[in-house]
Amino acid sequence: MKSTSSRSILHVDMDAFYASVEVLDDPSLAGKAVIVGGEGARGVVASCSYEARAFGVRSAMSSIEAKRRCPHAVFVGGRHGRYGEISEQIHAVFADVTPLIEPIALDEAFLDVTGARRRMGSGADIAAHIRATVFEVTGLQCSVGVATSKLIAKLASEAAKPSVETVRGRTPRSAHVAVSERAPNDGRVTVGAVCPSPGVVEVASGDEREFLHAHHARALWGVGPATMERLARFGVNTVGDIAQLPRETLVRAVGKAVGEHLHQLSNAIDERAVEPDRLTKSVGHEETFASDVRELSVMKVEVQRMSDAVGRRLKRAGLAGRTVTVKIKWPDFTMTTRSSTGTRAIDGGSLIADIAQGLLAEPELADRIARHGVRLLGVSVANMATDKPDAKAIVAIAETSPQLSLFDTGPTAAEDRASPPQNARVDDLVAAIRDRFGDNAVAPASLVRDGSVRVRSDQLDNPWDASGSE
DNA sequence: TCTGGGGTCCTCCCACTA
DNA sequence: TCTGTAGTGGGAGGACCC
Repeated sequence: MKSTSSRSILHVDMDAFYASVEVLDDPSLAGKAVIVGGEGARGVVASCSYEARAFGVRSAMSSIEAKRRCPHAVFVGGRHGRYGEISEQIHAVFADVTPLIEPIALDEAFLDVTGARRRMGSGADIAAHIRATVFEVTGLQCSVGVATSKLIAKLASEAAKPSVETVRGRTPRSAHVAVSERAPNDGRVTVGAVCPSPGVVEVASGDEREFLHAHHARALWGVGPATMERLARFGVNTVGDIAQLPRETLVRAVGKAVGEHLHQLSNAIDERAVEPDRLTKSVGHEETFASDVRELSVMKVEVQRMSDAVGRRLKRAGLAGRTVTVKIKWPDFTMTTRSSTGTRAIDGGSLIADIAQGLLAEPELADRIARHGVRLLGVSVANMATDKPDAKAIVAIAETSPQLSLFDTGPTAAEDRASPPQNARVDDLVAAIRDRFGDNAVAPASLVRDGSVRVRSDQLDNPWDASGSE
């Protein structure tokens, strides 16, 4: 390393995480093209093994296209609960190194290991240690980027990813090799970086701009298809091209916030700290129907079910929010949202459903639903607040009211928010029952069919959705 | 490539208020 | 009392990320 005074930020990213977990749990899948995702007409690829990638399969690709490219691929539904378990094991490995961990996703995190260097060696040493330990504990491979900032560490971990050709036989412990000595890879940028051990790429202090500027502009955080199209009008192709543009030109091209952001990042200025305690800003649930839904009555039942799921997650997380939003994706893929913000934070499924169903019943929206049908429906709660009523006190009240009808529609949403909420008492009573007897022990009557709680209206068309952690 | 699900953040517009 | 303006919060939509 050229400098030991600057920060050591690691970006750890599991390799083909979901697919690798499936292979881990079912060794008969080893060496096969494995695709995790919904196999139905409207499914997409959530993750795929490197064997599938060799056929051009990529995450977010429609399942139909993935099947066309790789007809022999094995499709498996996702198991979010299982991925969460493994994720916890991985984070435990991180926690042995540093408390400064910023989880980005189940399979990805930033670590600030500046303080651990005296105890454990250089950033690259720590990266190799983490890789080896994660492999020992979980049997899964990961790639690690080491740099002085989050942006560069993230790009470095991408450069550390195995190529389709080299994935077989990789072990976490091998001799030191320079990146420039590696076989030509799949277009990943390695200029200015070194590869101190397999699966680890390090960009030393002082080499950031050289490494960064060689990347395609899309590599920058915040440059998606729309922003790239605007930048391309100015002849931008690489990050280096963005760095050449005057700040004012960038702001004019893509707006103030994004322009300032890109100006900083393209010049390798990224002082963002690793944030271990990021607060949840919203909790939501959305689903694509197997076929477009036109009946408002069906939509209302779906809203009830999704609200129930959101409420359960809010309660588990100890969260409550003031804004309820309903999201609709139409058959032409355009999106409409309707939201309502109250003065009281809520966390109960029936309260959320009450408000969401009200939004859905808005005449103009209801009419459009009947005429065009709905492809996707979502319910979310945001504007998190801390003024939620004391759940224990509410349950205590409920326990003294044995005659309370569990799913009495009660007052309207507006009344609910203006007066002590009966629905909130119901929701907390339901939560207490579920805590004791399981999630399916109690549910609104509208969600019960043939004596059991229904999962979704189209009944498991998409295993990826249905097998989630809910 | 005809596009899931769970999020975050930004921008624009509008209404309200001081 | 009326009008213009700036600040603020909510609603809606869009872009982006994994």
